[in-house]
Amino acid sequence: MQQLDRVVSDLRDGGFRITPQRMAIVEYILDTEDHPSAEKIYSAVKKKHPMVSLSTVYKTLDLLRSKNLVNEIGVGGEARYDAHLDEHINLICMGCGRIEDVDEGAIKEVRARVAKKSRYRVVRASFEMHGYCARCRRQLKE
Amino acid sequence: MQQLDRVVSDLRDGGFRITPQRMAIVEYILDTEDHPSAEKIYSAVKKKHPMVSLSTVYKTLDLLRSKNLVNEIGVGGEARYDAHLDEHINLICMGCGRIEDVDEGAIKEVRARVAKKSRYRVVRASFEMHGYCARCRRQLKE
DNA sequence: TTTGATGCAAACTTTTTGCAGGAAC
DNA sequence: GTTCCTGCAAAAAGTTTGCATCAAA
Repeated sequence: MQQLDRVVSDLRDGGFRITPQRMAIVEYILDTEDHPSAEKIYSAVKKKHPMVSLSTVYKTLDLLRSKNLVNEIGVGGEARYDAHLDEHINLICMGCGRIEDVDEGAIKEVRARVAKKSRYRVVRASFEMHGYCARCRRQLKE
Repeated sequence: MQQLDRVVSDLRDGGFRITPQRMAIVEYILDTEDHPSAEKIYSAVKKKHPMVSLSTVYKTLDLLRSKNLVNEIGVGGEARYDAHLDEHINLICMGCGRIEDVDEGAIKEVRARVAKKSRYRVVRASFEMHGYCARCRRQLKE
């Protein structure tokens, strides 16, 4: 997988070591569409690689975030992680908790326009919409 | 102030009581542009009204949020509150921590288009951009 | 061999909760 | 008078940190 190679070379270039723990964590994040929390990453990774601690998961996530290799979004007081690096909208279902990515060309323009207007140097943009997905709407009988 | 009247009547209509604590908290949030945290609201309100506890601040914020009378945005692991209810973009400065509101007509369309495409019932949309404001950019000497 | 990474436990921060007393209606 | 609200303290949830040990380079 090329995204994995990218991560490995970015880490190596920065003088960071490639360890089995880091590889296990990165592989898991790249493999899921699930926007997992730190705790979820920890328990998923532990199944295959029992030699990983929650502390290392947090430290690895900090590292990946600082290298812009993952995105972090905050949902209900906890951080969720995402290896989808193109700018997109996160649709968060308030019923089932699922997070879905939606590509929307317009946000690039919004970002550029707001950056210009505000004279900010924008480092990252995060667009989130909270609501109820089609399935949960049906269950709510409306 | 009419926004205060709106809050009072919305609470009353919902069967919630108007207490001095709630009024003090609401007045403070309506009066500041500062996107304060719960802790900040607590210490600001306490100066004038010592009879307010942090617990009550949290409970009041939950109530206001559930009634859609304030917005909550998560910044660096803590929740910040905002009485600016029109849909807007929150510009968060990574240098000085200040949060600035920017109105952007295009996000209404983005919201509508994404809702349609995804078949979500969208309850709230939150658009955040992190970066460095003009002043902090200057101090970073670039 | 050197330096950085890991894992454990403890600490920290923010938020939530249970409950007895008190105030709004 | 009833019901909801408040404030305290304790607990929970998520994250960070210090340090001795260990492994990648």
